[in-house]
Amino acid sequence: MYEEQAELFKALADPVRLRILALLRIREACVCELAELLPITQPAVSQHLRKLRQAGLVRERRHKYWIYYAIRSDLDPALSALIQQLPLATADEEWLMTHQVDSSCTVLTSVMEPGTPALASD
Amino acid sequence: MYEEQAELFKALADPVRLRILALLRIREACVCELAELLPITQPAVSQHLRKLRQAGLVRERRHKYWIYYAIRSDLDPALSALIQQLPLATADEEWLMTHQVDSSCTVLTSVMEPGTPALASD
DNA sequence: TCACCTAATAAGAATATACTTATATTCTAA
DNA sequence: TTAGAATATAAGTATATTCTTATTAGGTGA
Repeated sequence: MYEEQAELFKALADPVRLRILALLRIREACVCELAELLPITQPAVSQHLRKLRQAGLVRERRHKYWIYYAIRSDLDPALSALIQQLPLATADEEWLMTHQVDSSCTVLTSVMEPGTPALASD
Repeated sequence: MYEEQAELFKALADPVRLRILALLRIREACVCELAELLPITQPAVSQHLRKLRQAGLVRERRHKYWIYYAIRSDLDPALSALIQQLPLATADEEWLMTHQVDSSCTVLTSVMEPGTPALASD
């Protein structure tokens, strides 16, 4: 009886996914943008996005090379309110507002230097 | 930044705890009542209640032999709305409305017959 | 005080989760 | 059609979760 509801909360029960949701509140973003912003690899981002999608929290749309993820607009109002209340670091908000993915996500293909993650955890 | 929020959702990310919250919406209940209603042992119930308490979702109060747990009344409105929306089996609601713990929780001390849980899962 | 009752904790096992690297898939655009 | 880019999946490992049984802790009331 509660399995389905629990799955929804499980999707929310991870700090990385909460940060992703807070980020997507600013604007939709593609996987490579999230992989650059977050301190985890692209496959890990994909796995988180799959959980969010399976829980019905985000939708995806393809544009050119990229798949953009966004928060679904038809969420339960109480759930939507909780997501709206999530905090978001100023740096994260600014990154999304100042970046545009239109040439390439080169960060993905290059090897990250151990000591200098692009914009790791805050 | 999201660890604390994630802890809250982790507390909600389990079907047994969601059922406990739905039950406590009807009235406060002691550990032995929940242990009788749920298909798990008393220590397991205690462990779930600890998680709910650590997440700030429930409070406890002692009365005679028993410790009664209840949903906290000062929850965030959006969170409270989500809990209010949880389904609850009619049988569960009726059990809480027709039972009273005032003599003893004998079920706890006796050994449960393998095939006949008191009011196991629905 | 002390026997009794309820609830909490400890320890350990089975399962689930979240990450990594390596590889496969899917779409774009020349 | 095909090379290349972005994303998804596979496999494996480390950690976290949830249950059990056994035991301890703590409050009640004669």
